[in-house]
Amino acid sequence: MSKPLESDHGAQVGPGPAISRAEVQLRAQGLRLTPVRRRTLEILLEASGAIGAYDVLARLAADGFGSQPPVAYRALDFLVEHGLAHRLRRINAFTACSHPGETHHAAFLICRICRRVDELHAGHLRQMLVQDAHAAGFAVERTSLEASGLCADCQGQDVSDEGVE
Amino acid sequence: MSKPLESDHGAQVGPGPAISRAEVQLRAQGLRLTPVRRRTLEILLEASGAIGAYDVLARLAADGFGSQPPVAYRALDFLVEHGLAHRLRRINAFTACSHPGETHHAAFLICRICRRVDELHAGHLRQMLVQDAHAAGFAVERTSLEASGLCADCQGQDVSDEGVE
DNA sequence: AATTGACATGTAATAATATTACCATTAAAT
DNA sequence: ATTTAATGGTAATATTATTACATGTCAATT
Ligand SMILES: [Zn+2]
Ligand SMILES: [Zn+2]
Ligand SMILES: [Zn+2]
Ligand SMILES: [Zn+2]
Repeated sequence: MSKPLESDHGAQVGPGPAISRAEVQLRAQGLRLTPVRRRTLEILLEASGAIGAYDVLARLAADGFGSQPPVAYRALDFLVEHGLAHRLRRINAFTACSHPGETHHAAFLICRICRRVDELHAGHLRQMLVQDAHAAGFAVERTSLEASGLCADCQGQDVSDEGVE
Repeated sequence: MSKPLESDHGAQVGPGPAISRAEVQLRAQGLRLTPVRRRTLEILLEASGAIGAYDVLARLAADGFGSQPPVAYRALDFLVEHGLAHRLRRINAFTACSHPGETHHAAFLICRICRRVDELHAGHLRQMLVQDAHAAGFAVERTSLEASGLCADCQGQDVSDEGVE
């Protein structure tokens, strides 16, 4: 209902390059990076790691956007749908895409301590899976290729993985 | 109409071979296939496809076991932990392992229509991912390799995949 | 300018999935 | 028999996600 005021989240210097590029890319497809969507993308980009839909929602609400789950899920789904973000099923969270614009299939390395995500190009992995599936008579539509473990920074913290999946 | 000596979940004829093997395997590891766990495994084996924890729970409760979520989650976690079942993160569901006993890394082909699951051996896929991760300084602990799409039976039913992930 | 229609946003309510905490019971070990 | 660890039960709560419906925005057409 309310029109969000000038965002103070480092906005004085204008939108980051990632945001600008996203806008250009979307306009070229006849799509719009509306305020909620733009702010949602900013939130993902500002985050140090993957974040959950409800974390995104809380930030959106704090910025004057709607406070009900569909507000966040719609924006997140839009970004995922159009290649600007990814959904991580292992941890029910979202992260900004590292290679927006490029058509790509990715695999994700998710640190279980800091939740930072590294996005690998995984066209070859996916292709193998698609072919194995095809040999089994299965027509692949979507894939999830995700690993959890420890990022370089978090290794050597001797944190047990007992009970972690 | 009914075969009087055969019970509804096949109990009169003794446990299925999968159950017997599971029991042997667990005992060899000093673990127990308790009644809830056994019934949970049976439920997964009887299911035609992946099923959710709450579906499992409802069946357990109907058989006289506890009716609260931890009853199902504990049994499912135990089975997953010991290689008798798998958790499918794309659809928040569980399925009996097709290759119990064998140490293996699998990829899963999940039909979005009938929810049947095909389990592929994916040691090579996983190894590639682990190596790519290692090259990026990431130490993999767990992986999820899942695809959704259409199984052989469900192809040709011209069911749109719009809005499906 | 008014009408239309597609898209976008907002809310309330509810559904679906999962965990924590605590206690009782049972099986194993001493 | 006593102790201990593992298991199972329940209540309460947390977390994640969807449905349904009303309102608002905007650009194309009349
Ligand atoms: Zn990406
Ligand atoms: Zn880390
Ligand atoms: Zn398996
Ligand atoms: Zn199918």
